[in-house]
Amino acid sequence: MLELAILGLLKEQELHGYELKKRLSEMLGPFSSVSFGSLYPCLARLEAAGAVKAVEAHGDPGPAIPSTGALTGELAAFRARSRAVRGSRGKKVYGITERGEALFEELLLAESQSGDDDRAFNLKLAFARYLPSEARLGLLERRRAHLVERLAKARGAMRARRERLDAYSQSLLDHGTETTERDISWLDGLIELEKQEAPE
Amino acid sequence: MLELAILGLLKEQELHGYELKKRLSEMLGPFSSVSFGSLYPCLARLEAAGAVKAVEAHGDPGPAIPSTGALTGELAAFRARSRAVRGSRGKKVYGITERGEALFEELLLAESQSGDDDRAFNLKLAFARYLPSEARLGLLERRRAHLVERLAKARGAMRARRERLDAYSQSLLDHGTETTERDISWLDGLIELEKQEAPE
DNA sequence: GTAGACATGTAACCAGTTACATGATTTC
DNA sequence: GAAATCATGTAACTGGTTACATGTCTAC
Repeated sequence: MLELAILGLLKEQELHGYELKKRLSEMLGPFSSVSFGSLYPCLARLEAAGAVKAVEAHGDPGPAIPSTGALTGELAAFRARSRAVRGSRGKKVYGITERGEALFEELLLAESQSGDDDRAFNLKLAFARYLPSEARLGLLERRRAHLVERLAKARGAMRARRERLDAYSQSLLDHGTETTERDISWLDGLIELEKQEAPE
Repeated sequence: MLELAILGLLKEQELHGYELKKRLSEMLGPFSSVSFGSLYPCLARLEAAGAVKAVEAHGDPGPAIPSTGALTGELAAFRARSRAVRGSRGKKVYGITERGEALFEELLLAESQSGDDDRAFNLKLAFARYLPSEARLGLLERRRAHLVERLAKARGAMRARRERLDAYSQSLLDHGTETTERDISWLDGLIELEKQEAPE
């Protein structure tokens, strides 16, 4: 989930963690934001997996490292290495790797098994431009089918126990149903557009 | 979250775990269902906290325990105790306690700090009939304020970077905005009803 | 020189998940 | 007596959260 979002953003542009968080909050938007406590570990995991790597901050190369010779051997080498990929403010700018691109594609295509289907779909749609048209269509249609099923279940529940529900639950159910219906026709619009653009 | 749902259902009627899950799935509805892996531990926690307790299955008392005398002392006592609250199929029927009622109220009134605000609101509204009218109004208005804020942020994001967004992200943002607007006017309806019923 | 934004990270925790193990009861 | 459904539970994991610790750079 978070991984997909990070990779997607890094695909467009190299960024450091702090900036990444700002973009994420803007993008996942008014909905849930991400905390540093999950962002940094996630970046670390991605780096360990070779999906992203720290790069020289290009617009902001930072101060040159004076070779004083005071630090010797391994230690000096370590510090230099660590410093090399840090920008002006100790920033660590990440870029996506080949493996990262592959992972991104995999995540984008994957059926999101667990839980949070809605959020996952929104995120995927936000990166849908990276998909080939047919995969995009598949994404939209799977989502549509899912919502149709949800709607059917909601209607079923309503028929079965409408009279046993209090006014608040009823209103909730009605509003939810209506929202789902609108979601479906929104998707229909997108699907039609998609088909127009890539007919056969 | 789950605790609130469980307590709310047990407030209406004594139930065992399995049945509880069915009701939960029906209620949280087409949206996320709960798995046994979280339900049973949660029930155990609630029981440990004294918020619920296993009760004699009333409609279904199960077979009488013959006192054969074959099992003696502690062991027999333990088995009898354990058996006493199990229905026909090894069911363990739970009822809510005084402490449970108090906890329910507390959870219902609490501001849900972390994450999943939407789901929490839906759940609370489903139990809103247990709240006094003013608390209910508070719930609705806090929710409304939250959505208004979300809307403002979304509009801000849109103004700031509309032209940089691809068609899919734009459509997503537009649709989300529209949905939020509709949510707000739905809430307005509920708020008005609430005020009519309890004027001053 | 210090307040405040920028920047990275760790540790403890939380609420859920899936997969698995177990066993009772009903139905054919 | 086998299969399906009912019923309870544990273990390992997941993907996030908050709170905390640390340090850098800028602007006043």
